[in-house]
Amino acid sequence: MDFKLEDSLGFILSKTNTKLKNKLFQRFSEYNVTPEQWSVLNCLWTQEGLTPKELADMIFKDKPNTNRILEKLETKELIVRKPHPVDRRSYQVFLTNRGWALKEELVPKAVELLEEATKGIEQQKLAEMIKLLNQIYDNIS
Amino acid sequence: MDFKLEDSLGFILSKTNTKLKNKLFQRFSEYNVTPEQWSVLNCLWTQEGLTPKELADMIFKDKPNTNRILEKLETKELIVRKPHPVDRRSYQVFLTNRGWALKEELVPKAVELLEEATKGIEQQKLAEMIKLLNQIYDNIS
DNA sequence: ATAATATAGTTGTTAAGACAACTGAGGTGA
DNA sequence: TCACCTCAGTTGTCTTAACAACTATATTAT
Repeated sequence: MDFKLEDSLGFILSKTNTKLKNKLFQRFSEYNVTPEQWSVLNCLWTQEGLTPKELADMIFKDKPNTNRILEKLETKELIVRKPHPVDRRSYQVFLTNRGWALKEELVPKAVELLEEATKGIEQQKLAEMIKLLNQIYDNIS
Repeated sequence: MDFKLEDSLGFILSKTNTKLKNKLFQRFSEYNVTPEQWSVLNCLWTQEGLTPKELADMIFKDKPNTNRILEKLETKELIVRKPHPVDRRSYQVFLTNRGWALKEELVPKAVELLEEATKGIEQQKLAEMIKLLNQIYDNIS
C-alpha cells in the first residue's frame, strides 16, 4: 500500500506541533513556565476556583497529567489549592499574586510567537485551518 | 492583551496532534509499536542501512530521542545494528524479517485512521492545510 | 604529524501523555 | 441504613521530547 511518511498529515502535524511547543517553551524559559503550565494559567486567568477535574477537561488532558502540572505550579507558588466548599473529595485552584502577575509577561510572548509562526498566512486561511483541525479532532473523538 | 487559549493555533494543534497520535498508538497496540517507532520503521522500509543520525534528521528528532527509539526497536527485534563500513563512530540500521513483515500490517492501519480523521474534508483543503503547517514549521525554524 | 575542532553516539535529568490501579468521598437503590 | 456504584484525586510505570554533558572517532588546520 502506498504511504509516504513525510507527506502524511500525522507526521507534519507532529513535527509542527513539537516545534511550536518547543519555541514557546524557550520563550517562557525565563519565567520557568512550560506550555502546559501556561494553558492551566490561562484557564485560571479567565476563571479562578476551578477544580482539577474541570481544568483537565478544559485543557483536554487526563486527571493524572493535570494533577502533575498542578503540582509543578504549586511548587512554583503560582497557584494555591483550597478545600472545595461542598465536595470533600475535591479542591479549588486559585492564583497567587505571582500567578496573576505572569499574565502580563506571558501573553505578549505567546502572541508574538504565533504572529511569527503565521507570518505570510492570510487570516482567512488560518481560520480555515483551525476549523479543519477541530474537525479532525471531532472526527476521531 | 487579548488572548483566547481555546481558539489559539498552538492549543488546537496540540490537542489534535495528541488525539491523533494516541489513536494511532491504540491501533498499533496489538503490534506493540508506537507512533514514533512507526516513523523510524517507515524510513527503513524506504531505505535500509541508514545511520541513527540520518534517521534523526528524517524524523525531525534529536539524537538522544532517536537513539532511545532505536533501542526499543532493537529490543523488540524489529531492527539490527551493523558496524558502519567507514565510520567507526557510527553504525547502520537494518530491518529484521519481523521488521519488514510489519509493513503489511501497519500501513493499512495508518491509512485507515487518516481516512477517518479527514472524513468530509476535500482533498484540496487538506493539501492546503498541510502546506500551511509546513509553512508554519519553516517560519519558526 | 599533531593539536584543535567537529561529529556520532550515549547517558542523565526534567516534563509530559497514556494507562492501570488505588483511596476516599459522594450518590443511589434495596 | 447499608451495600453498591460512581467519581475526584493520587500514585506508579512506560514512552517520548528537550537539553546538557560525556566518550570516542573523524576532520581540520597549523
